[in-house]
Amino acid sequence: MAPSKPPEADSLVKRLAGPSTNKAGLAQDQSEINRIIAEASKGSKFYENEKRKDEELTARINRLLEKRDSVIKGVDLARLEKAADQILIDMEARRDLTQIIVHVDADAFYASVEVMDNPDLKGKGFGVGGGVLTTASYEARKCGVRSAMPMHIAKKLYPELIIVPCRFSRYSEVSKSLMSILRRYDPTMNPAGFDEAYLNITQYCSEHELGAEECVQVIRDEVHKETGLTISAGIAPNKPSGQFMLPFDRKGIVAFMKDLSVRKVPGIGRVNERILEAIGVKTCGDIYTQRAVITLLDHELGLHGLLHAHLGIGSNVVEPHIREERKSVGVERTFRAVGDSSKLMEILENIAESLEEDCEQTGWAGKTLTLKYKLHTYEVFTRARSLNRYIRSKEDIFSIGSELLRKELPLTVRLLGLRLTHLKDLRDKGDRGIKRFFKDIGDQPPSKRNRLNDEDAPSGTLMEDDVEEIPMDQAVVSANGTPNPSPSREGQRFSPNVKDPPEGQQLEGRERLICPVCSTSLLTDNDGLNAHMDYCLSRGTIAELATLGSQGDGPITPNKKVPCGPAKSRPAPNPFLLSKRK
DNA sequence: GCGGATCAC
DNA sequence: TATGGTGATCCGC
Repeated sequence: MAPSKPPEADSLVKRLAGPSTNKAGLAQDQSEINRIIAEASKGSKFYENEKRKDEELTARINRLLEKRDSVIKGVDLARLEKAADQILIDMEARRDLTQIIVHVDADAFYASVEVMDNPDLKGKGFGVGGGVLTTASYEARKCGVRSAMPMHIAKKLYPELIIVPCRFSRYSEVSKSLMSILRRYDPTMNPAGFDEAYLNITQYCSEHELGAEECVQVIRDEVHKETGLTISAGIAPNKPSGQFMLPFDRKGIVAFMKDLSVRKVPGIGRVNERILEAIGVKTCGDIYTQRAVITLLDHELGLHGLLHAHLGIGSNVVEPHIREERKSVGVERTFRAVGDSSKLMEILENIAESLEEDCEQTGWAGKTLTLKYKLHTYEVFTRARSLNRYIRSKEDIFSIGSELLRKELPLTVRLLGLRLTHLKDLRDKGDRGIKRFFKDIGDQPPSKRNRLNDEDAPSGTLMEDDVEEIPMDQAVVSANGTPNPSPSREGQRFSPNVKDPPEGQQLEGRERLICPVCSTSLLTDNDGLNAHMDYCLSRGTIAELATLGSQGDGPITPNKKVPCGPAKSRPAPNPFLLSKRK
């Protein structure tokens, strides 16, 4: 027998290829590409760090397997399977197939915008970005060029690669027109980054007597006509530059999920993919086969989340981004490794200044300051300090931040960052404008989050991720929108398509009311209507603000948003998270 | 509350 | 000549 390669070799090669490789299905020979990337990376500090992380993960997986083998002894697996089957039945009973949720995603967004602005780029292999690519054109992707790939490696894969600089402000402009079109079809549309959004078109379809696919075709045509962008839409999962609808029945959905890689499930990234692979789960169909073992390792793997994935149940709640839900604001910068302490302090001071500007612009102050640093070896550390007051000035930020850094010196680092958390909304005090009338509405703290509830609350960020195929993600198929805080109980009756009201919610006092702002019909009471109007109005205000640019004393901001209808809690966004634990 | 890890975009 | 930035969540302590 020839000696076999160390077990981590393959996973390391794959890891080096970057986070988005597995999602992008264009390249013909991924393993050859991965080999080139690994070759080009070899010997660098980055490579050494990836190797270390890969080995740590291997060790973690081995510990998990040991635990599985010890805990499985004498266990009646058939019994565990039956218990899991009962949970699946309960989940099916709660599944809501009535909502038409659409996920739209612009095809190679940044690259498309660049081609529109400079037609010479059409058909050429190019990358957008600087030292690290933010995105790549389709031609470049065919050769393995990916986002988050360093330029020098991309050029090995594609020697004629053209590099065009990133122009965020331009992408932001185009994004705004895209989003405003989408909003016509669902005013509560939820943008997920510059180029992506979730829509609930149920109401639009019924009011305009349109079928789902028909409606989405209209949306796509309209976007193309008005912005020049081509977009993909999943009324379910989808393919590039097309649209795809999943059947709206249980069997069809589960059949579709069967061969879908678990990597496509939101919350399952490269690490969790490897962990699941180790217990024999590569696809959502495998989740069912391995349900007994998953039950045994529930704490580490999250049985409920995985069973939901198997059934293809995700969130069907689409809500707009809410300013109040911001949890942190931060700035970080990467630079060539620096060991000189006073130089580091200088950099930190610049970062503190940027953070002050961000706080100023967004209207936040924070009570906890976290310093982040990455050593020249790529190891990352954080150090935090909580204060008894809210800060946002450069002076305060730098004085606390430099103190945190000073305690760590001497260091040789390639990244420094500062982040404020435990925020206070500085715009939240004005007894002016609309807010005065809605002051006490929606003031309750967010309901307790429950990790077993499937829900997503993506928030806008800045970078494009150039996955080619839109993952079978969050909102694809309708799920039961009623987060049920109690873990599955026995004896749940099977009642398809019936949506239970959330527990503890009374429907008394609610009636059909028409919102005077957006004309939406709401099942709610007076307070609910007021809260809804607050939100409606504030969204308009925010939109105006955004177009006008920042205006010193920010006028009106919404209070905590309360959705219309029976109040929905907003459960944990990441139901599939696999816990670690030694 | 802190620090590490993971994930999405 | 050499691997990003912002924000969020969860776990163990």
